[in-house]
Amino acid sequence: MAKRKSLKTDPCPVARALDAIGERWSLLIVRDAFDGLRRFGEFQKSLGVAKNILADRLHTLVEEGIFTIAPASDGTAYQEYVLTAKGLALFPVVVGLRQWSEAQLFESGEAHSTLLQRGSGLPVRRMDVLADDGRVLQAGDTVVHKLGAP
Amino acid sequence: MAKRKSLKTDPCPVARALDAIGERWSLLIVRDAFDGLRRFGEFQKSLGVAKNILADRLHTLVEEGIFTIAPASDGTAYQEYVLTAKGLALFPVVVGLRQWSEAQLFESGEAHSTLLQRGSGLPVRRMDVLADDGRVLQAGDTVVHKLGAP
DNA sequence: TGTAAGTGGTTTCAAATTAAAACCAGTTGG
DNA sequence: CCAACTGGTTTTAATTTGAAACCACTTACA
Repeated sequence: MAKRKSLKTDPCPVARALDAIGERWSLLIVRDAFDGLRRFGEFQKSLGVAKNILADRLHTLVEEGIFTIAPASDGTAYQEYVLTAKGLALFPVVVGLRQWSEAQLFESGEAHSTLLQRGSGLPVRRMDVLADDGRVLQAGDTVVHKLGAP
Repeated sequence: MAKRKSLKTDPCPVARALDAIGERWSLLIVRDAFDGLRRFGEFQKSLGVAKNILADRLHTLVEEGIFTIAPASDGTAYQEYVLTAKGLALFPVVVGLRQWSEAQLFESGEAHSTLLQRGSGLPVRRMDVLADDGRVLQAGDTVVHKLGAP
């Protein structure tokens, strides 16, 4: 079982997020789920991860409410792992990682997969942090206000 | 030293990104750096991580070009770890994680830190994946096109 | 200038985690 | 009915982590 010094009560949202999904395989499983994978065997083949680790991660993700177990959609008695609303809400996180990686980790000209809008086939826009008025913010343009709701 | 089965050559940008920064401490170090931390001791105190682990992670992050080592800005002979452009580009990723966490991992009413625009003091906008025409895209509205640049 | 405290580590060693492989029970296809 | 497939669990070894002790160099200060 996976157990760590719990950041689950940490008041920093980033720490709490990483406690939930900041682990070698979790976001790769989520990425595969966004690509349509649902079955244990599909994830296992796609990731090449050991089965005990995959089983543990999937169960943890289900416990956390990121995946849910559903009966297989093909009518067999097997089950499927499906993203919940909470899991689907990770989409911008995965896309943010993808865009950072594409811009910073690939040589120009090096082949990589791209995220396109279904239908138009156009690439999606670059994600930016925006101010209330819509202007792009850099890290230095922001401050963390500790302990919200005053 | 940290060594893993290298995803560094994986054509999936998400996998490559997670190979670079998908690890228990890396993004927390980056988050602290966005909060202005620069010195080894500052990171160590903030994170409570063992010093050998912190040293290893910082060196790895420097190797990866996410941090750079600079002479201490206070005139002493010590050094500082400063985000490079590559590291600064992680800002949307960290903010994305923060927003997902705030929305999904905190009870309504539960206290947490918030990200504000410096100056106006207004919260930053929610990050979304946008189509070329500016409309918000959900995961299902997109497709991954394997192996780019045709 | 001498010395105590602070900084930024490295080393050592035990504990926890991960991974590979073997195994296994229930399901399915033929 | 039986062979193969699915979705695991168990076992065991290797790797990683973390706590603590240790250490060299720097700084502050009397």
